[in-house]
Amino acid sequence: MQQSRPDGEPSYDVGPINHHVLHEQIYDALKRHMMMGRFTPGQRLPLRKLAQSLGTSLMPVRDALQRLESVGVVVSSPTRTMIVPEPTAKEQRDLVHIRSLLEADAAAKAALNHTEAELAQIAGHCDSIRKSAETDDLDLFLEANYNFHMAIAVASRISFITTILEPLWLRMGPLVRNYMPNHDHFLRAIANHERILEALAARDPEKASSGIIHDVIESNRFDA
Amino acid sequence: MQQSRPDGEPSYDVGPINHHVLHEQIYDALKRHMMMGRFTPGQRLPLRKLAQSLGTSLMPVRDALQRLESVGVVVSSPTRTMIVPEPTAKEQRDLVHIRSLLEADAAAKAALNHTEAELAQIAGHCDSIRKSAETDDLDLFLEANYNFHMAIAVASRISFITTILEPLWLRMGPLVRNYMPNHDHFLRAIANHERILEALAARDPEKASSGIIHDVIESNRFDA
DNA sequence: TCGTGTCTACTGTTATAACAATTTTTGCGG
DNA sequence: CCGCAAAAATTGTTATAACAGTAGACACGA
Repeated sequence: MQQSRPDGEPSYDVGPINHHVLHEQIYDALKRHMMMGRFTPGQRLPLRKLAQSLGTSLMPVRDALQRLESVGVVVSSPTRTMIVPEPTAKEQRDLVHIRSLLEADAAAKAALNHTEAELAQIAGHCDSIRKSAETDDLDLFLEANYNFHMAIAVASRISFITTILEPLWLRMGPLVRNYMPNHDHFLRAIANHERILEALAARDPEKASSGIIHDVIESNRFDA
Repeated sequence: MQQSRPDGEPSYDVGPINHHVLHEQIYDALKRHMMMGRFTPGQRLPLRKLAQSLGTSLMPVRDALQRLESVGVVVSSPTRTMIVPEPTAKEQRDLVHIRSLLEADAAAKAALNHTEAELAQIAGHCDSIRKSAETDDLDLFLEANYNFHMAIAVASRISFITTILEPLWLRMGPLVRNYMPNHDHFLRAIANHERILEALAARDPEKASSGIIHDVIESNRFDA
C-alpha cells in the first residue's frame, strides 16, 4: 500500500484530516439519531431547542435539518417547523418495495464486484449482528444491520446508490423500535444475513439478490 | 368534487396560493435551469454571483444550493463552492439503469392506478412532445419529456417516487444538450411515448413497463 | 526559468439581530 | 366553567457582518 518514492524525496503524505464543518457534524448526529430510532414519530424539531442542546447558533442546525428534509427524512410543517414523520402503512410498504428493488440489484452486482476487503468487512457486520442477537442488544443490531446493507450497496459499485438508499432507510427510523421485539426475529435475521454472506462469498448473484429480497421483506413484515 | 356545505355557511375555500419562501423559488429556478441543460458541466456557482443576479442576499441562494447538493444535483468542491457535475460514462450508465428499474415499476403500477384526468394530462404531454419534434424545439421537448415521465411516476401512486426520480433526472441535465441532435431521435421518441400512452390507456402493465425501459435506455444511448 | 513567499481577491461558514407568522398563555366577561 | 380576545412566547426566514480558509497575481531570489 505504501507508495514508493524516488531517492531523496521525503514524504509529505500525512493524509487528510477529518475536516467537517459544523452543519455536517450536526447532520451526521441527527442522521444517526434517526437511524437508531431515537426520535419519536411526530416529534417537533425546533431550531433553537436543538441549537441550544448542541451549543451552536441556529444556522448550522438549520442547514442540517434542511438537508434531511430535502431527502424526506424529516418533513416541514405548514409553519416550517421540522417534524419527524410518521409513515403510513402504504408508505411503509412502498419504502420496503423500492428498497427491495434497488438492494436486490445492488446485491447481485456486489456478488460479482466485491473485493476481498469488502467481503471481510461485510462478514464483520454479520458477526456483530450475531453478537447483538445473543445479547439482545437492539442498538448494536440496528447499527450492524444498517452497516451490513450499506456495505453491500457500496460493493455493488453502482454510482450514487447509497445516496438513494440511505434516505429510504432513515425514513423507517422512527418506526424501528415498534416491532422487532421477540427473539425469533433476531434468529431469522441472522439466518438471512449469513445466507446473503454465503452468496457473496460464492459470487452467486441470483442467490444474493433473492436473499436480500427475503431479508428486506421479512424484517419489515408488520402484520406478523 | 365540490364540497357541500351547510346552509348559511359561506365558502372561504379560495384555495391556497403559492406561498413559496425565497429559497424555494430560487430552488425551483435552479432546478429548472438544470433540467433544461442551461448550466454547463463543471461550471462554478458562487453564492455572491448568483445572489447578485437574483437580487437577494447569500442565505436563500445557499439554502437552494445546499438542497441541490444533498440530492447530488450539484457537487461541492473541496473549498465548498458548488459546481455543476460532469457525470462520467459509468455514472451515466448507472443513472439510466436505476431510472429504468424504478420507472418500469412505476409505469406498470401507473397502468393499473391512473385516473382519467391523469391519463388526459399524460396525453397532453405526449402532444407537446410531438409538437416539439415538428418544430425542432429542444426546450419544449425537454420540458414535455420531463413532465411526461414525472406524470407517470405520480400516477403510479408509489410514495416518494418523484422525490427519488427527480434528482436522477436532474443529474443528467448538464449533458442533455450534448446528444439528441438529429431529427431521427425525435421520431423514435415520439413512437416510444405513444406506445407507452397506449399501454396506459389499455391498462396493460407489462407493455407500459417494457415501453418505458425501451424509451429510457434508447433516449440515453450515447454510443450511437 | 523555476520555485518560493506574500499580498490581495474571492468564497463559504457562522453568529447575531430584525422581522413576520404562528402558537400558547393569559385574563376578562358571561 | 366556558368562550373568546388580547398579550406574550415561540419559531423559521432573511440580511448583514465578522471570520477563516483558498486561489491567483506578483515579485524576489536561486
